[in-house]
Amino acid sequence: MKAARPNLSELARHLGVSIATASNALSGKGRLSPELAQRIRETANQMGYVPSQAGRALRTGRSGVLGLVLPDIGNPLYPEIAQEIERVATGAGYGVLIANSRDDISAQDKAIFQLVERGVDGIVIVPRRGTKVPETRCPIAIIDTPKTPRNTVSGDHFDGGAQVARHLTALGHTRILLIGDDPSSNVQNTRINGMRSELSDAQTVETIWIVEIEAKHGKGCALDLAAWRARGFTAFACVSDPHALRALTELQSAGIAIPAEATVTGFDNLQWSSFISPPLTTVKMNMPEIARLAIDALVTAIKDRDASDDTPSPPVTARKASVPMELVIRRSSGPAPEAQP
Amino acid sequence: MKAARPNLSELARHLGVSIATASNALSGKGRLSPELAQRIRETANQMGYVPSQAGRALRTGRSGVLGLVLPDIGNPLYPEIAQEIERVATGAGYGVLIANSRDDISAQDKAIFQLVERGVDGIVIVPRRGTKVPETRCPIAIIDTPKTPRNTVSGDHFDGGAQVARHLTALGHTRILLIGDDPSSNVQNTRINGMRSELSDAQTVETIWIVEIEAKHGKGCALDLAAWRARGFTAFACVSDPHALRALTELQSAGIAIPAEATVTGFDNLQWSSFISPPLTTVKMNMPEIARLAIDALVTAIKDRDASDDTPSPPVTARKASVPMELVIRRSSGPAPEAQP
DNA sequence: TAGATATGCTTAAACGTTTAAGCAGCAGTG
DNA sequence: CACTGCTGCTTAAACGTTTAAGCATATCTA
Repeated sequence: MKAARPNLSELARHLGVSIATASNALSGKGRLSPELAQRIRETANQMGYVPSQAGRALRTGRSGVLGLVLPDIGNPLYPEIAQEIERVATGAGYGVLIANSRDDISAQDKAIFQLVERGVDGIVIVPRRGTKVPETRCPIAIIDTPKTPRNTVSGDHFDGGAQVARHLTALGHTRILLIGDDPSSNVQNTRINGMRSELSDAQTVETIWIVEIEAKHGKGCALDLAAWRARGFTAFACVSDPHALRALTELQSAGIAIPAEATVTGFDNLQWSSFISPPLTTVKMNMPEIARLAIDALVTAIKDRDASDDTPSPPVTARKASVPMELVIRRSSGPAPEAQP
Repeated sequence: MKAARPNLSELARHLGVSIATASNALSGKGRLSPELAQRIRETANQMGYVPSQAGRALRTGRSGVLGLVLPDIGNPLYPEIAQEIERVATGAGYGVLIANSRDDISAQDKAIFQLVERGVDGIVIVPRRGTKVPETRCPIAIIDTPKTPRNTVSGDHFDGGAQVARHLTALGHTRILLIGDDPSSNVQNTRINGMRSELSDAQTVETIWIVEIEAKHGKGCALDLAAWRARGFTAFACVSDPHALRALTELQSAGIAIPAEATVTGFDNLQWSSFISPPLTTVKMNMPEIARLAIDALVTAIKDRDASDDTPSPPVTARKASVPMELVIRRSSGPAPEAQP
């Protein structure tokens, strides 16, 4: 018994037409009578014909697959990107091959090379902080920050920071602690700069970087936020939700009430941020839009590349390089307390 | 200027040998002299020869790609699975194509079909709760719970629960609240059952399901844990870290000190669980091992399938169906308080 | 020394698709 | 009626790889 999937020639033989005619009917390309085309499509369906990607890829030189390189899939920041990229790519008829650069600086280049080797038509990459993305003949869309060289599209991290700062200012906070993780991250720096840009000289603003503190006191150490609170700092603006979570629980554990005695804000609107107590004020990226722009740009670049066959693919540019972010105000932020304790 | 990647025939012509010889040299299969083989490999390297996956796939019928179907990539539980699957698959020479079943019950089947259509050699699936995985000619490895039909490998959720229960008992807790999200989840039920199995009749044990509470009071509503605490419940054992986080912050917000006045435990050891205050006591899955067993089993099934060409692929079974979990004791769990407040 | 066997390579076919080119038949044109 | 052009289909080549089969030449065996 042969129940194996039929191929084009079996389908054609079954119908008594040539292979080319069958192919044309299914792709709607050549010249043939509407009736025959219709009949071919119907029997194709009925016979359960599924075109072989391998055959098609070999002939057309296109695999219909995009690569996605993420610095660290385990990091809660990236799954949402992956999710949206997958959604949009699937909608555009592409599959998504994932690769992990494992936060290893050389692994990123290796991951890209492996994807190219697998024959992907294009690559979306969220670069590891502070690395150069190699030039290839394969189009690469980069999602980082507007200032990153060859960046394709990204959230407007700067304006996101500005929105947080305005929110804190409106709440009357005058002594504000900015909490970042790693100063070598483009994204984090842009967010911090955005916040600073909207804070006036009348306000006191300090920045701490978690990696620096952990370098001294070990991973997962306390950030000593209660001491900052004692010095009159009432707002703790973090560069990402996990850090906000760390700050929030540390303050709560120290008996400091949120938001009555201190305000905490984050970035990225991670799934759990609305379920904790108090729910976290944060900034939400428009991921669906970012993914759409990135994939659109990439697909366009792939189509264009056929025409000119020059070796290095030019930078992939989107119709819009920067997508607005949205401040989501929840209960972890509140008016600055009147008196310092 | 043609800098396009050379193919086998160009490489062969350059060396003055036949295509078959070049192929044999690179794959190490046919009969040929070691010297020539060496020379071919060297010039291949030097010319930057990269074999075409499309050509190879067409000839061998194998794409070298596995599919990975996850219920919801945005859910913090799955990235770690994805990460490990990707790592192990890459090590075994496979690429990983991701698909999202979007927690949509029909999308899962569609995702599987699309992957098969793309020509994947096998599929790893973490099934959406309570769904049947369709039978295909393409081998499918399932990661869920030991009792799930056709399950390939999974963590020993039952024993994980048992470990939590023993830990709580050892700490002297007598009134324990089990917090689950959705009773239709195999994984969550097994964890709950595991916990109950090690709690004696002398202890008071209740279970609440978040979806049921939210159905009444809306998404993100309070779980009223302070009231449970007032009724003398001192331990809150959650079925996953995000729920533990929700419980922990809710209790802290209500002014209940962790772990002095209440103990909270989770499952899954998510990245942030060690950075919050207090760090979360949780149960860690051995994901690297689970991924290894799943991919091993899948790859074996793929190799075996060639021999017998019967239509539905038999269930993929691993050498070990269940992988032990490890209790990670941190500071969110402590001795039961002496007196009830 | 004849025959068998092993060695080192080549020839050629096959995988399933797309697509340029070709070829009848037929309608319209001058 | 000869010529052109369109329509509807077929023929055949090509994409790049793997691999079975073939074929000399060299080595061993009796």
